Order: sequence, then C-alpha cells, then structure tokens
Amino acid sequence: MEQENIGRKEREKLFKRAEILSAAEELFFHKGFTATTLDDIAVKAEFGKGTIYNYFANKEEIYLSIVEDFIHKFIEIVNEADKESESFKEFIAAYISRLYCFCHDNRVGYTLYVREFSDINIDTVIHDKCAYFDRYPQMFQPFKNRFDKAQKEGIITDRFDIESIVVFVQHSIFSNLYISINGRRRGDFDCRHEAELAVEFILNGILKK
Amino acid sequence: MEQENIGRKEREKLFKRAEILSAAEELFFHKGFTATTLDDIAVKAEFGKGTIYNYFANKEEIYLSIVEDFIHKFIEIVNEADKESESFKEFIAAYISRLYCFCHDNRVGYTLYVREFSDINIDTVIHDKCAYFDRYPQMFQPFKNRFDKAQKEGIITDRFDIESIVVFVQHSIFSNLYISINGRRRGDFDCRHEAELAVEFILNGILKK
Amino acid sequence: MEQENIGRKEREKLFKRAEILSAAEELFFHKGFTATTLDDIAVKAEFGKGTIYNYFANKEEIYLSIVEDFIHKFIEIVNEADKESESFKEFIAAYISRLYCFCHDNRVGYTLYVREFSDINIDTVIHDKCAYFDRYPQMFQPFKNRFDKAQKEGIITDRFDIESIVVFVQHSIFSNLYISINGRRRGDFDCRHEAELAVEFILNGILKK
Amino acid sequence: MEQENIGRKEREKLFKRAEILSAAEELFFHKGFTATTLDDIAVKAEFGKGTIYNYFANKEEIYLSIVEDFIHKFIEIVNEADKESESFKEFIAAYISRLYCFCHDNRVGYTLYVREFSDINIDTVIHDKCAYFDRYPQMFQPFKNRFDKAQKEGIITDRFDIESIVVFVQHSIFSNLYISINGRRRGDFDCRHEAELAVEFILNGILKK
DNA sequence: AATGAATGAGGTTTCATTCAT
DNA sequence: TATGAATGAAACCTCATTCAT
Repeated sequence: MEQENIGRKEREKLFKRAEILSAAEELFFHKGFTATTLDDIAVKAEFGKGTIYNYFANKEEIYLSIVEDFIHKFIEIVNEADKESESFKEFIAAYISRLYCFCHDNRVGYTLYVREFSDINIDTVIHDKCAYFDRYPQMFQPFKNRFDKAQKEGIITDRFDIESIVVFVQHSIFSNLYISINGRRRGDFDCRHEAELAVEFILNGILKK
Repeated sequence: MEQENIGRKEREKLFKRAEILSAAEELFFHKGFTATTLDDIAVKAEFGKGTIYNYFANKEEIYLSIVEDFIHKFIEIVNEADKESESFKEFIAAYISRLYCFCHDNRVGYTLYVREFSDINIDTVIHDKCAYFDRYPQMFQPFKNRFDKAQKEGIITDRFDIESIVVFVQHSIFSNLYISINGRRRGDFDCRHEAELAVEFILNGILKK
Repeated sequence: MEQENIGRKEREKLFKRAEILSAAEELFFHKGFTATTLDDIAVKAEFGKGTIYNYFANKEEIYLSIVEDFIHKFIEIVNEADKESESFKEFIAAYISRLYCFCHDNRVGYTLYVREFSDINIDTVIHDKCAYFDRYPQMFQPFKNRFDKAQKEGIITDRFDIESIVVFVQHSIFSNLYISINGRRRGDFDCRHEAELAVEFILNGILKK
Repeated sequence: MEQENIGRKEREKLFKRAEILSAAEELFFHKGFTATTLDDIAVKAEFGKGTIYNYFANKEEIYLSIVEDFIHKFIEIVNEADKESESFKEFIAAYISRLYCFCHDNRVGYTLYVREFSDINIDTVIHDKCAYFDRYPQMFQPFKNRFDKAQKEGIITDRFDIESIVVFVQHSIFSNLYISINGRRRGDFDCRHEAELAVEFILNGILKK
C-alpha cells in the first residue's frame, strides 16, 4: 500500500518533468536557446516559473536533458544496427535507415542534439564542458569497428585512414539528414527515399561505375 | 576639388567600416553572436560605441555584412571553377580544391557564414528574413547546371533527382570542410589532402570498385 | 488519562520546537538571518519545510525565539549576581565573571542576541518592533540600582549621571565580551582571565593609581 | 583648452559618483544592505538603474566605497591626534574628542563602517574578504605605539598585555560612540560631554581614587 | 500533524540603442 | 563625425509562504 503510494508520486514527478521537457523542447527548437526564456517555458508547460526550478537546476540543464535523451536513443540505434546486420553493406543500410526513420519521428530532439553537437552553434554553453566528448566512444565505437574491419577486408578504400573516413561519412549523413528534416523541402521528406539516397551515396559515390 | 575630397572621405569611410567588420568578425567567431556585445566590438575596433552606429544600423547588420562578404567571394570561386574546367570531374576537383584552400585562409568568414547559413545556429535572427535565400540561385546555379549536364550525359547516377543530389553533395562538402577547419583535429589540417579525400569521396564513394 | 495524553503530546511538541530552534540557531549564527533559508532550517532540523510553520508563524519568529531565550537566561544571571554579592565591587566581579562564563558556553545564543540588540545589525527586522525595548528595565534595573546606590555612597564618580555611566559600562562589557568570544583571537579565550581584565578595567581604569 | 574640457568631465563624473554614494549611504543606513535595492538607490539618486552600473560594478562595491571613505578619514584623525599631542593622556583626550566630533558630523558613514567592521553584522559580504584586515595596521599602529610606550613608562597597567588593552579600549570607545550616536538618547548627544566621559572612563575607571 | 510541490513577487545585473555634446 | 553616459526592458534565479494531500 505504502509502496503503491510512493510509486504514484514518483510517477507523477516523472510525468511533470516530461511535461516541462516537452514544452521546452518545442520552444528551444523554434527560438533557440538564448531566445527562449524561462517565462516562455513556464507558460507553455503551464507551471509557475519557480516550479521549473524544482525539476531542473537552471535553463541549461533543461537543454542538456533533452540532448541527453537523444544520445541514449542514438546509442540504442547504433547497437541495434550492429547486432542485426552481417555484412558491412548491411550495417550501413541498417544504420542509415533506422537513423533516418527515428529522426524523422523525433525531429525536435534530433535537431537540438545536432545544434549542440555540431560545433556550429555557439549559443549554448555545453561546448566548454568536455563532459560531452566522453560519450563519443560509446556513440561511435561500433561504427568505427565496422569500418576498421571493412578496410582490413579490402571492402573500402585504404587511401585514407579510418578516422578521416568515419568522420567524413558520419558528418555527411548527419548534415544531410539535418537538412532533409529541417530544410525548406522538408514537406516532401520521405524516410525511405532519403535513406536510400544516402546509402547509395555512401556506398557507391555519385559516379556511375 | 570637392570631388577629390569626397573621394578621400569615401575611402576613409570604407576603411573604417572594414576596421569595424574585422574586429566584429573575430569576436563573433570566438564568442558567438549573442555573447558578443557592442562594447566588445567598439573596444576592439578602437571606436566609440556610438560611432559604430554611424556605419551599421544595428548589431545584426554587422553580422550580415560579414556573411555577405563571404558570399561574394564564394560566388567568385564557383564561377572561376566553372570557367576553368572542362569535364564534370575537373569541375568537382577544381571547385573543391579552390573552396578548401580559400576557406582555410578565411576560416573566420567561412565559419560565420556556415553558422548562419546552416540553419543549425538559431542564435542570430536572420533566419526569419528570407533575404538570404535570394542568393541561393546565384550561388548554386553553376553547380546545378554542371550536375544537370552530367546526369544527362550519363556520368552520374540517375536514380535520384538533381536537386537531391546537389543538396547532398553540397552539404557533405560544407559540413566536412567545417569540421576539418574547426574540429578538434584542425591542427593537422592539410588543404590538399583534405580536398583530395573529399573529391574522391564525392566522385567514387567509399567502396572499392 | 486524557490529561496524561495531552501531557505527552505537549512535551513532544516542546521537544520538537527545541529541535527546530537548535538547528536554526546554528545556521543563523554562521550565515546570518537573511542568508539562512527555511530550507536550510528544515533540512538541518530534519523536518518538512511545512512543518516548521506549525511551530512558528514565520522565519522572523524563529529568530526572535532564540533571542528571547537568551534574555531569560541573562535576567537570571543578573539576579543571581545581585543576590549573592554584598558590596558594589563584589557585584561587578560576580556579574562579569558569571556573564563571561555563561556566554562562553552559550556563544551562539549570545552572539545572536547581540546582533539583534546592538542596533548594529539591520539584517533582521525586529528593529522596527519596539517589543524589545520593553525588556530593558527587567534586564538592567538591578544593575542600575547598584550603580545608583554606589554613586550615592560616593564609591563611584559623580561627574556623570547614572544613565550615562551604566550605558557606558554595559556596552564596554558587552562589546568586549563579543569580541573576545567571536574575534580573531578567540582560540585563546580564557574566561577567567578575560573577566579579570574587564573587572579591573571597569573598576580602576587603565591608569595606575 | 582641451585640458580644461577634460577637467570638467572628470569633475562631473566625480560629482555624479558622489551623488550616488550619498543616496546609497542614506538608504543603507536606514534599511541595511540587503533590504536596500538598486531600484531604491537609482530612484533616490535620480538616475536610471543602469546608470548606477556605469559607476560601480555592483551593489557591494557601493557599500565598500562608503566604508572605504570613512577609513581614510579615520586614519587622518588618528595621525593628527598623534602629531598634535605630547603625553599619553593628551593623546587619548585628543583622539577621543576628535573622533567623537567627527563621527557626530558623519553619523551615517561611521555607522556603516561599524556595521561592517564590527564582526556583528553578517548582512554584507566583505567579511569574507580579508582585504579589510590589511588596513588594521595603518589604522591602529599609532595607537598601539602610544600604549606600548605608556606601558614601558609605567603610566598604564602592566597586568595585561598591550594587545588586550588596546582591543578593550578601542572597542569600549567604538561601541559607546556608536550607542551615543545611534542610541535612543541620541537627541541629547553632546560631543564634548560624551567625549569627556569616555576620556575619564578610559583613563581613570569609574571608581573614585 | 507532517509534508513538500507550487507559486510569483522581487532582486540583481546586462546590454542594445539613443542622444546631447 | 565621434563620443560614451544614460537608459530601462528584460533575463535569470531565489525563497518565504501556502495548501492539498
């Protein structure tokens, strides 16, 4: 009985936290970090301004929580793609198609993540905190391993080192995904088609054989 | 005589304007738009704060002027590459190598341009103003023409429409260039080598033939 | 039976009240009134924040209760010294030595009392409420009587009125005691020695006879 | 001509600074540090709130400036008393009478100084900054030297060390002066009379010889 | 009686922009 | 034309107090 009570409170707390995050996400997405005020968030979340501070230490922490969420999900995707595919080609295809579909459904989270992660946006502060870079290995190791193996097996070019290739590929994917999702033609966005293009581009380049 | 006077004044005015832009560029690059104050700019440019307003209507216009400058130069590069190359391959190689070298030497301007142009940075406000998108045709038309022709000649894949391909390629190049220039391994940046990688990647993909 | 019950409850209530006061005392002492938050107090007292309000109307009342406690004890000291001493000299000696020892053991309470009573600290609000000054007679009357008598008996100077002398003496004692207890040399604090110095200073001045 | 111009601006700046300090002084005196808001100060000084920040980095710095001013003047007083008196008795009398008169005329500055300096008030923050204690020697050295010499010459008691005596005397004087100036009988305050009482008390104690 | 989530008034500080000199 | 003092809106954040459970 008591346990049940604790459970409910806990659940309520999490629920409200999620409400706040959801409101903030939307605002950050449309107005950016600096331009979004705590008042905005409070109003949209339908809480008092002070209440927000019972759930997050400050504005930045709200932003970070959103990005953090995305990272967790991203890691899952990479691992799933890794597990469920045999060959290098299959892995690339699996990874890209999963990523494209997932990000299509989680446009806002993905966008905020990229803004932070891209080194392009200076608006938020996380930048200075290296905490982030600690996640890199977890995020990209499976990816690297696959490329490493593929290079050793002679499947992919050996004219450049693995680090360069992974970086190039990863950024091509991310930036194009970003554009597809947020760009001016986003209305047309078709997961499958875009993923296909990306896979083909990555695997075969644009020149006909 | 009077004309001569005006000429000197005009020249002085332009010179001072450039001084301000130069100071601002540096600051925007390191601190971002929001975090850079007009005081910062005034101090660095060694002008009074009020003086800045004799040259620019407001802080935003300063940022825009910098980006505008980059766009002019970018257009030149595209046109030059277009003029001086015969085949599609040559064009791609010429465009990429010119772009990489130019941006390497103009890291700051390029970075600010990308921040603005990428749709990733929401820190500045230009976003809302479509003025920018008017420059797209001028910037990318030659590029599009080349791809169009190449597709018609059967040189590049016809599995996707030209718009998609150009966007994908352009963003791959831009995002990778950005990372090369600003990323954590930037110390190693070697124009030629990076350009080579990009060219190869664009033209042949990563899979061995 | 019911009475007995009430008795226990009453006792429990007083006990909890004391717990709160004790926690608050420590905090007020170290951080001052303004800087001490109700959260601080609740955490330290190990009660819910709301619970505090079942025992005290507001933050200020907590502070006042502490000071009030000190006043009660102070009055006892004055009265004891009065009862147990014959001559004026004995009284001064008894009063000072008791006061010094007591305050040495009740550093926190004494300090809070002085902060409030001294008119020096404006941090708290009690100032406006004259309630305090009502206690003055009770606190200092025995003292005054002794000085009055001593002056009439020609033991102490008659060049100044009693009020002036009492004020001067009392403040000399209090301020020096405060410094001794809280000052930077407090480690060395030796009740007896400090009391001796005070007694001698009060009774004979610093000039050799 | 140019020099004259600079002079005027400089003078104006100092004048305005003084205006702000004067307004702040009054407010700090009546309401204390915490309770005085920057709005209060701005309104009273008849400046915009932001203007205050062109003269002082923050609220604390305003307070410190006031106290600093007092310290300068206090040092002057000690030195003057030192120069213009021969014997120990003369020095004490000169010091006390000067101090009493000066503080009577500068009640507010003195009060704020004591609040900060007394270790009683925790409201302000200076406390933490040891910067203050650096001024001690400059402030009290002449005083110490006089007492030292007097003790060696056998004029004052040798039953206690100089440090103890100086501390006791200094605090007696300061606290009584404070009370005289700010206490409830302050209306009656008569510089000369109060100073006389203090001198007599310090030099001869309260017991008749 | 005990709790602590919710509240929002109120505080300090920043900074783009104006304008009198 | 050049200046920089003045401005005040607006931002973030704190915390005493209330109140539903």
